[in-house]
Amino acid sequence: MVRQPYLKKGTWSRDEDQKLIAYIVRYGIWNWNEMPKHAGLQRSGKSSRLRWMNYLRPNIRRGNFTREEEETIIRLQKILGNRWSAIAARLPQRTDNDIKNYWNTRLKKRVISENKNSTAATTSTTETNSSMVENSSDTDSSLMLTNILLDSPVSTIDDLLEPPAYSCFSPSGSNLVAVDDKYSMGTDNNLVSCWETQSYLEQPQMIEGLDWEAVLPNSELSHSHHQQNYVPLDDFWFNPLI
DNA sequence: AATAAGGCCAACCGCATATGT
DNA sequence: GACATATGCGGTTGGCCTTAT
Repeated sequence: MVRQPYLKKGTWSRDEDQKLIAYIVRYGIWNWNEMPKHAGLQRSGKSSRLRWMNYLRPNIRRGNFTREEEETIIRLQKILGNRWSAIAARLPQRTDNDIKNYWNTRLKKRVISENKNSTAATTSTTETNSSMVENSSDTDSSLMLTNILLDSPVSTIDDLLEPPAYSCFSPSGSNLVAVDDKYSMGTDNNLVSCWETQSYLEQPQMIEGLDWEAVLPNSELSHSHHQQNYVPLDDFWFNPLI
């Protein structure tokens, strides 16, 4: 019987983050199950992937959802339900986990209370709208509703699930690269796609001399609680020369 | 000052789906 | 087509922090 190597769980340390970033920057993403071993991590591929996707990958915005983002989440949740990845695809800098957490801890309560408050007041308006929807097929009506809510035409429900052309900044911070990727490709591939358009081999040098103390999420800077505006890697990805 | 309660969020778990053989 | 493996997704949990008492 093959003994499973010890796999660490729980919060990621700064050192682990550093190892994972350094490895991905150098070798890219190729196999989540194998990568952690080669990166010197005692973590499962699943845990590593999650850490990367939700926290370490470039171009992630954290905390402080704007009013517009809140409205978008509320609208899309109404239309799509708890399809967080589909919702996140419409908010490219947000992770599905972040959106899910934000919804569960704040927006859901707000929506429920607003619905309670507005139920009595909007009965007549709602009746008008619902009769409009009822007169068409289910698909048509939901699309109509979608168009109204999103202020942009959606011809099919697939259009809604299809994210806008994915765009990202190259690690060098010099070029904005638009990548027209299929949602099913996943963000892992998007990342590689973005980097491939750059001089990918330059990446290893880029991280040398990087001030990890300032960059990594577990640094003292980011540890001061509720420093939600601080985006751990933005400085690095957007302007590595800072 | 102590501690209980609640909020928040990172991370885990289990299941579904995609991909490779 | 069947099976194995990898990846993606959403629900849930555990622990830290803040606030109230």
